[in-house]
Amino acid sequence: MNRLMKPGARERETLLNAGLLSMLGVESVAAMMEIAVIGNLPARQMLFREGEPADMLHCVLSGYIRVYKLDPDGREADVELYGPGDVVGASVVLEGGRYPATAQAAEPSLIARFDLKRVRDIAARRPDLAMALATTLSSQLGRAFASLSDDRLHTAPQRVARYLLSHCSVDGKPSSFRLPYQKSLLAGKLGLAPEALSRAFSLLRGHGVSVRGRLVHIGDPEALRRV
Amino acid sequence: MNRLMKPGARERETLLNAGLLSMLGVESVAAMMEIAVIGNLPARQMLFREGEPADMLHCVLSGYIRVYKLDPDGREADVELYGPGDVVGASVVLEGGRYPATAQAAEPSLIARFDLKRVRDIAARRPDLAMALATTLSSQLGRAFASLSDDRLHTAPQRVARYLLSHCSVDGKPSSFRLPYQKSLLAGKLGLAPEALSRAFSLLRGHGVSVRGRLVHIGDPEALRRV
DNA sequence: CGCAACGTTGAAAACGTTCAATACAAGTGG
DNA sequence: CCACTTGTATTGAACGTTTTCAACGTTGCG
Repeated sequence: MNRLMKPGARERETLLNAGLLSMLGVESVAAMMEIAVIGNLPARQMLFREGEPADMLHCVLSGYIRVYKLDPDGREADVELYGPGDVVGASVVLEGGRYPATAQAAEPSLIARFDLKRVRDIAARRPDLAMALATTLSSQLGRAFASLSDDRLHTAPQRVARYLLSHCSVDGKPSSFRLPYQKSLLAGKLGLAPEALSRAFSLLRGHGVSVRGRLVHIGDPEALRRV
Repeated sequence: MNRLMKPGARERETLLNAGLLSMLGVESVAAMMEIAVIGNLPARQMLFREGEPADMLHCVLSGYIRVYKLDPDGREADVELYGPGDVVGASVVLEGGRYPATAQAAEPSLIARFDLKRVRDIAARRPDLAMALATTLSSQLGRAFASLSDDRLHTAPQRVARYLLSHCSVDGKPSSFRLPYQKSLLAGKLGLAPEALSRAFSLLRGHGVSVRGRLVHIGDPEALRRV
């Protein structure tokens, strides 16, 4: 961790709009703000490693945090990617457990950290915090289920198509957008080798998708849905 | 649902030893018991379907509950399998959300159901319940992460080997045990077609594993670990 | 300009799925 | 007790997909 500091006005506002704190009553927000510590992470900095005793809860203010598992022989598999406003789910470990995976900044990031023991203390007296944690975890479990089934049911081009569709406007009109992070990160999130992502993009070119750098243009969302 | 009833002595005891209720103080246990409804499910009965408004929390007393997602074209992918004592994670949905997947009894089962709205009411006054829900969800998220990374890092025989190792005694001695459910269920849980599971078992036969029906014998755990 | 990180492309191999056929087991009714 | 039926498990062969390894482009930054 590079710099540690109390949250300033900017950070307080970001935190307030973040998923977790936005569900809380004013008093619980104040209690959480009280114990928040803001940290500035350079790219590739670890937040925690799989198996370590969990002592901190993390919330992303800016940047992206990659959570992954390691093989005995060093290969990595991403299990989740958290962006601004997200609570890093793997760090919500109550009662002296251990982190179930490793978390690393995928790019320079700003995060808020909360001492887990103190979070527990607050939650034990303020049910809205405990409920907010449960709600957050519940939706993250839903996302994990979606990843799992997506992996098992769809091919690489299909997963990429679904990702693109979920990141552009809802209507059937053509649209463009910018990938929020590097392609290698996206590949990891989708459970693909970078090569497979590349090939998926080439294949989708035949279905009205054009990609240059991080810029994506979707010519025909309907066609994409049929891939 | 076949029969609905208030929990009797047998069910109360099972519930008490179950994961969720075992974390609660006596008063919260009483409050939960008060609203518990026991149901007897025939095999293949649905508990809920993906997308339905979530109104019940489910806890398995006996049998197994399979949670899966459906493709537009009818294919299924299992995302979790719950046994006695487990809270069905996909049904912990706070604040008027919808079930993220479908749940079905994999065999004749006994479950406890709790009205979600009343659970929320209790949790809003009793933090221990809210915390217990968060703890349950946190460990389920960890399991989901493990499945996801296992899928992505290991081949079918390796996943089966890991499953077998996790279900027999910890020491390095040979041991036997009975699969707790059908092989087709196990295949789904591991993200495999039944054929792939069958082939994985044949391959493991060359590494000291013998399978007859649901009976498994592990001749050399160490060899299995090296697969 | 040159280096380093990132991304793309190709070819070969490993892996898993699918479909179809067959074997096996358990439970039902004669 | 046996034949029949149904659900479950195994095996084979063909196919499709993804990984892997290696080489080649590209981009961005010092």
